[in-house]
Amino acid sequence: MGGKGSQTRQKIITKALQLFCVKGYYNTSVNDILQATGLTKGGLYGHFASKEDLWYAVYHEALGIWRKVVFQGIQSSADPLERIQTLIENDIKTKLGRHVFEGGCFFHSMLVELSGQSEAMTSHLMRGFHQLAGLLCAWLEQAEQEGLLKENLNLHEIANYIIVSLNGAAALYASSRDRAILDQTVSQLHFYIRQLKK
Amino acid sequence: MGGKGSQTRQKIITKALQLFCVKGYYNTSVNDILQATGLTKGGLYGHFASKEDLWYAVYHEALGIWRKVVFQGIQSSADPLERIQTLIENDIKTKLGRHVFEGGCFFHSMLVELSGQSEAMTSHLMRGFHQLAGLLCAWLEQAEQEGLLKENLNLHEIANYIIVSLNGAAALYASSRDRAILDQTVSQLHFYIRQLKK
DNA sequence: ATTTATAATACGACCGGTTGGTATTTACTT
DNA sequence: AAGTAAATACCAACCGGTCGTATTATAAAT
Repeated sequence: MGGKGSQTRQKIITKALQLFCVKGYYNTSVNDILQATGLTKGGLYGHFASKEDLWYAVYHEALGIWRKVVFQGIQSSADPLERIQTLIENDIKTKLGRHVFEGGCFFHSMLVELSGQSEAMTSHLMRGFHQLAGLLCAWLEQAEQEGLLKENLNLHEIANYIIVSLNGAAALYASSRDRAILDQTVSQLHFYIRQLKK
Repeated sequence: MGGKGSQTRQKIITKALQLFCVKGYYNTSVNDILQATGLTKGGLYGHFASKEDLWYAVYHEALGIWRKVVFQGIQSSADPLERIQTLIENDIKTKLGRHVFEGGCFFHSMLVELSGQSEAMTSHLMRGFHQLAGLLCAWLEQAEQEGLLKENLNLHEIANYIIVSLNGAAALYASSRDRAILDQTVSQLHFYIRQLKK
């Protein structure tokens, strides 16, 4: 634990995450990662069996970072709809900050790039989105039970749609670099959720 | 016109469009296109100066196909909000049909893959989205002038948000291959637009 | 404290294969 | 014979990945 080895391993993951966000998975060559870390081929392949193996480690890292940001201030609010609003804002912050995923949302970029390329990696990503949809759906059900929502809403559909919107925002922000896209999405998504209320 | 040369040129474009949709731009090698068309290197490079040059031709082709599908039955409706609803449905059809863009929405896939790779191609794509946003915005303004909308809505923001949602749907559909994602997006987007009304 | 044995870590040349692209030649059509 | 279209052969650069070796850190033995 904490030896020189695991330090460089962490450095590889961090730099690879940055590069994957900015350039994508396939367009980031192993040499790019070597240049960013100052390592050499042999050094890197001592830590990871393959480029794909490295990707799974990077995914795990990205998920940890994302969770840490996205669930900030969630516990404090008892209102489930308010929790959803906060989660949306936090997720958008995730995409925005240089601090988090510079260059674009890791999950969204990977989802698009890997779809149709790697069955395994794609389903790995989809599992994450599915979990998030489940969480949103549970919160919506709670809101329904508390009598906050209109009648006959398809909660599962709403949960999916929120995720769809967040992904769309990630796509257009990554290309335009216009943060207005993110702000507008938050604003309209809040409007949308307000309309779900009784 | 219509000579053997322009026939093969068209064949290249068609096959390349299919491949770019399914595999992406970078992950489609020139050899893949050669295999799909039955040509050889020399044959292909007689028609296009470079892979990137081919991409621009494919973009033009995709735009033509998209326009043809998306503006079906638009003229017939006088209500601008109804036009928007129809456009949304049509755009979703575009993503769905094997007939149109099998494997995912060309524009969205390219937008994500090329962002951060090619400045020129990315801005080429963004120009298209910007035009679409302008059209939606004009329709919304018309609706506002007709007194159909609530007060103090940010129309530009709404137009962008619709495009954001459509792109998000494209992303998740491409990976999940679950057409429910598309149906749900149409359904929720219709709900959303209904809420804009007075 | 110094030496020695043993791993952990990093290096860099090298591999076969593929990439986008080019120059030249052949075949077909008119 | 002219002109177009496609085929062939080839290029340098780069791809992900392997492997034997050098270096370094750790800990045990003296």
